[in-house]
Amino acid sequence: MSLPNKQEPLVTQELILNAAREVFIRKGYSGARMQEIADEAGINKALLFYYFRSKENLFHAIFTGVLEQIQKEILSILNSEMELFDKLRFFFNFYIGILQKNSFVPGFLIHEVNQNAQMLVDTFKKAGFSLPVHFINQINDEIKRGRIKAIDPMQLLLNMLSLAIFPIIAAPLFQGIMNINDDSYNEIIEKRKTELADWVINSIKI
Amino acid sequence: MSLPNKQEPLVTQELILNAAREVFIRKGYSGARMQEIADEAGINKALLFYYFRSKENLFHAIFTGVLEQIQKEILSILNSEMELFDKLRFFFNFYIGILQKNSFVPGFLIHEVNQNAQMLVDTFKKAGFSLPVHFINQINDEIKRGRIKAIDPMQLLLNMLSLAIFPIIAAPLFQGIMNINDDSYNEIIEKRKTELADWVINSIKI
DNA sequence: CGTATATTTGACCAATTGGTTAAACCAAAC
DNA sequence: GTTTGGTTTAACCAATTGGTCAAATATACG
Repeated sequence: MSLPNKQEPLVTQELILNAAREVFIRKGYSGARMQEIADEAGINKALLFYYFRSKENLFHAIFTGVLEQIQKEILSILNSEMELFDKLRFFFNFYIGILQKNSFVPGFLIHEVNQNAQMLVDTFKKAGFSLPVHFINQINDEIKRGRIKAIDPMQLLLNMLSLAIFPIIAAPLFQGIMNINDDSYNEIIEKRKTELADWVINSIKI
Repeated sequence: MSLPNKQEPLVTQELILNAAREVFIRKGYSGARMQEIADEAGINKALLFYYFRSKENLFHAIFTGVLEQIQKEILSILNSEMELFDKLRFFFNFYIGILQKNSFVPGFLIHEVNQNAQMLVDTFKKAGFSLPVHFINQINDEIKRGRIKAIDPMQLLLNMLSLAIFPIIAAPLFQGIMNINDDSYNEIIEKRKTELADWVINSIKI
């Protein structure tokens, strides 16, 4: 049974999960190879199948974990108790920072959910998922008070996520098309951390 | 040699390209199966290898074609001779319409370029690629004339593409998270065709 | 018609890949 | 130290998959 683990087994499982996360996120489910995950973890391939019985199982563990993480990150900002404009400033500054360190995560989720939308639903059924209720209420509240224009909270949320996420996941494509080198593009993204908030605030404030 | 083709050979090649486009765009390179492409085209698998010598060749043809198409679509709008605000309105209305009919295309490009950025560069070297020079000049011009705020054209372009593309490619993910059905989400997107332009214009006009 | 050329196919191959197994290893319990 | 349990590995397996080929078929041409 689940007795207090000696350190090793846990470390191995952690090794596998870290390696699998790396490979799955970079290559996607169909592009990932169990051998590559094993190599990345520095273990024998058979160990993967000892800890997780199949590729699908291992993938599901990663997928669920990534989804939970991204959910927490976003909701903890959106549902926080900050004043709206401060919250917008904080959102872009902080969340783009997270994205810079996890630039492949949103593309991974989008790609995999496109392949199999049911997986998302199943994950939520098991893990539960909370909506950014507080944020939505906050928007509607500010509208009632006449502080911002009457924008649909869902549209605002879509705009915020679009402006923050897309330039990160489309970076190689956009850089390639516009012929922008990494340093220049990083500067562009850095500026967005503050400019986007001003931009959004400017477009909704009365 | 390339004598005037009887209809058949061209039709077959067209069948293959259409099927390959469909499958590659939906499944990605590593997820696509040559057998599935053959089935989709209603032909024998060996025919794929008769017309295109390898999976990579076939993929390259599709990738290049998709890239050229998307380039034309965007540049023809951005570099047109419309007045700026009209152009913005036209861009969102028209381009989101295109995206609705090709919702997997941007995700496909992003995913594949993330796998192999060199491919992009190579494609451009062969096919050539023009920047939206006219659009950039137009922005800088409007700024000089004091009609809009001093925004970096590249940032504006990023914002426009983000706002238009992201909600389409992330639709299944966003719908799943927010628990929005297809009809409701379509309504949301429809509204964006006009509201986004107002939103952007509102955020840059003086 | 009959021959040459291009197109299409079924059968097959070799490499890759997810997955299995039996044996080795190793730490703790007796 | 021997046994017992979980852990790790090398070797192997079966299915999938990209790719080949020789035969068959259709098509153009003299």
